[in-house]
Amino acid sequence: MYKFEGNINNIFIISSKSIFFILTQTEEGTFNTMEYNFADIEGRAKEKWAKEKVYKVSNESNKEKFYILDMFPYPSGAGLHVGHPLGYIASDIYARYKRLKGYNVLHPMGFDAFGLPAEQYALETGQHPAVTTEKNIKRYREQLDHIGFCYDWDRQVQTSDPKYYKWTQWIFLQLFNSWYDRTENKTKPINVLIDFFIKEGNKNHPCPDNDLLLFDDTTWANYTEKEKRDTLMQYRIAYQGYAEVWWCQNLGTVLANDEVVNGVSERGGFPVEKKNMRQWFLRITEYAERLLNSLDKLEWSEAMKEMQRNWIGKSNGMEIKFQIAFNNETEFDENIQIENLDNNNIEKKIVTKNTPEIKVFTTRPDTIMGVDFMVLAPEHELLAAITTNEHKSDLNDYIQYVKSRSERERISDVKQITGCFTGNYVIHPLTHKKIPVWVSEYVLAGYGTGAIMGVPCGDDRDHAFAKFFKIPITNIFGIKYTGEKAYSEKTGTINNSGILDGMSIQEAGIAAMKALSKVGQKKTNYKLRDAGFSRQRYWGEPFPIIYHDGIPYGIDEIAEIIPQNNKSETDFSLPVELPMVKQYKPGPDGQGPLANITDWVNTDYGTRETNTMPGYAGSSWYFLRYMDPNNSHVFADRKATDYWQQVDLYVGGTEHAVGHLLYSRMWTKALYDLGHIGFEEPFKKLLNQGMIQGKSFFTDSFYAFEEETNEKVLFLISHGRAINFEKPFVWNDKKYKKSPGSNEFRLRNAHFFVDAKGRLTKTSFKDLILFEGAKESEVDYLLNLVIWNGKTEDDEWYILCNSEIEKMSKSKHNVVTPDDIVNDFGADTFRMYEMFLGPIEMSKPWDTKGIEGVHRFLKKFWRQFFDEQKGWVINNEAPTNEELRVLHKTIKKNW
RNA sequence: GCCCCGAUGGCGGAAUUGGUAGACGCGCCAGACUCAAAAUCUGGUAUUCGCAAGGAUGUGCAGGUUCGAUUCCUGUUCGGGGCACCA
Repeated sequence: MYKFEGNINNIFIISSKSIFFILTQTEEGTFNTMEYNFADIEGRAKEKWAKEKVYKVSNESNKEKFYILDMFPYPSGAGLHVGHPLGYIASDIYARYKRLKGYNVLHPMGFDAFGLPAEQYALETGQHPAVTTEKNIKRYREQLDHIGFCYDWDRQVQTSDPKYYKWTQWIFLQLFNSWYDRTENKTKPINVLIDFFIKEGNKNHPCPDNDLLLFDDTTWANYTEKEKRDTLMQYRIAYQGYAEVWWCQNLGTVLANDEVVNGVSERGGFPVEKKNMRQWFLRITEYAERLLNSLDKLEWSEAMKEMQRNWIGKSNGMEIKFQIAFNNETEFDENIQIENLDNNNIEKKIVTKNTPEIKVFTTRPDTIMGVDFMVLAPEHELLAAITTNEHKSDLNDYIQYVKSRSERERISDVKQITGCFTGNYVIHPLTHKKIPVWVSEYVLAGYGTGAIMGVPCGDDRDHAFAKFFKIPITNIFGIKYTGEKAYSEKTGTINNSGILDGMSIQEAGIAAMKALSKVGQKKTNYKLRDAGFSRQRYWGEPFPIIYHDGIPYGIDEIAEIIPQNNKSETDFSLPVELPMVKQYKPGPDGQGPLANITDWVNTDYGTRETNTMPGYAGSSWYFLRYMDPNNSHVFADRKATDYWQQVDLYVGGTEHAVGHLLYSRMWTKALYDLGHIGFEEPFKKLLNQGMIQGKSFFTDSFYAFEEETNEKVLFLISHGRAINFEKPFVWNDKKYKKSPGSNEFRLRNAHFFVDAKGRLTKTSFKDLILFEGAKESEVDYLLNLVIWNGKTEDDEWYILCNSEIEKMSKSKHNVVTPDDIVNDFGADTFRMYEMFLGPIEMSKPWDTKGIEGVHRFLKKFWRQFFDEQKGWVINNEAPTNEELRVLHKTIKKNW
């Protein structure tokens, strides 16, 4: 028994790369062993932290603030694996470092608790998502506590908690009640816009949804309530529009992209198709320029900024109108109704002779004389109207085909060229030649105008299209274009182009814009699309929206328009709580499960919106809630947000590069514009940790038939050796004949059992199949189906495995959890090993075997202070000059 | 397909500004201690030729810039992440 009288509180090991914190933060105490007893040390520390709330953070402090945040996890049923804590450990070390440097450090943790997997699990097992989510969070919390983080758990947020999503809904209403003033580049309350409409109509504030919409003050005054609200809807930041979703008839539900695999539903393998549905959107496109420009101010990696830039996808070009060339008058039906991919929901538009033109967007007006055809997106609104009768049935077949294709497939299958001729033509604005109009899946409705001018000699995709459909190609690049491959570089001169002849590409661009000024205009286009904000699901935030006379109102407005004398029994205040249900089956017509709960849907003053919000709703603003997590009057007190400001360091994976990070940035800007917070970028500095990958093991396997019984048996064999069994063979006194071919066989969880040389011995194989749930009685039978490769030094049979590095995930059965590591080696060893694996930003495979070295290091380190013979060897004497010299040399060397 | 990132011994990686490639750790080999084992300590360990001294080769591949390239440039291959409803 040794008495510890030292007063060391924090021991740091400082190296040039990382700072490791040793949990040894302890008061006077005794250690009952001279060995490095991590369980004892860490146990005491954690007890003390919890008891004394050591890491409680106050918003009242004279210290300088520092906000360090991890991307909060989705609490999945699989629990944390060793990959998750990598970033958490790094940020934890930095948080402790900053705290010791004298900062008031906000370092919270919470849970992104709404999501599809919980609902999916509920569908399969009948367990309510709230129950499983609670269970998972408890487990995550235990796991996190094991690792010894310095979070202030009193600030934990959970997106599925009504106290939290009350404010998610409140922010949604702010966005619903706002519009974007382009003249000032600012989000403003919708009332400001209404005032403009009353005074002058919309002449100074063109409609973002429809640039043709124009009305004056009198027209506005004469609009019905519905017309007014419909018009305002086209301006709101949170608005309703139409979008396509994957629809699965057999399951009667809408599927996420994730749930559609190889063109069929993941569950059940049923056919799926695109369906157009009324949806909520966030008008993020209005913020495109600001989102792009303020990237420059952020301390993010260039790669990450580049990804956001590409996602926003700004391109300068020109929008050009092409007249439709009707073959004869009868082919243009004055009253034809537009039929699109889905005609149920689309507002019917009438095409008349007053709108007989098609707009295209191009970044290369210099190539205008090389236009040989035009391609429309299959969703293009004029498509049905311009297609000649002769081509109608081909077109319908083609559109049917496109419905089954994902957007990804449509743009990435460059080898497979598909399309359909409409039979119609447009007139080239300069040459007045007839240009054939085609339709093809590679043109997307959501980008530009949903139509392109095909310039085969200058664009690879157009070139392939022209070659495939044998459309004659005009060469405007002279010898630069060989006839084999499009010339897409931006150097050289333009030929064969009339007035543009002999000009450089740049000069021709300017000249062409001038020549086309009557039929076109300069235009900046963004690839960024408005963000779909509806999900036909149960486990998400309900919308605080009520339909009254078919018009959507925010529940804050409903409360106002209810006549005073008409006392409503419905509670029209926030939050709109997610009702408890027993069933998670989809509602009718692709609606979410909420549509089935008629009691909830029908209120005294209209029906509720039955969609729920998407996963990113809660995560778009959670960093604000940590600042003032228990406030029931406001999402976070202005004093708190003014004190903590931006997140100084945000740590998380690159997989969120565009989704979450972009949406958060937009919400922050909107809240800033509306005066709710004092800063307009959420995350000042961003650190992307790499992924820790898992190692999966495989053997070969093949089927063979026993000669007498014709019984089909699966054999496992060392990797690459199946080929040796092409001839009939004898195994355990029975004759077998191998069926042709062999397959890779995934050995689930074999990473726990395979030796360093990739061998799985008979003993460890037995352990593996028992671990995987085999019964003792089956073991011998199963072991008999393994064709051993040879014997180890210890005279044991083994089979040779092949390994692959892949994502660590439950579905791949290669997960290593931190719990086992922490139990065996302690949190300090685990933390240090994770930091020791390599650069934080890089992906690297997990290998439990390497952990021994780090553990030995900590043991050695412990012995520096605790001698076997003398016991505790530190004291409070002043260091000698020699000792100081060594200390400072070491610091200098390592820092 | 497009965008971003990466590739160095048996393994994770180091070399941060273009200047001795392989720090540190794992694994492996040998030795010390021990009746023995564990733990601990010491030494060796890129490949290849050589008894040795020593030589040659070597940072995915092919080129280029440079007195000099793991580092900069071009092309290419492979792996990872994202591509708008997984989170």
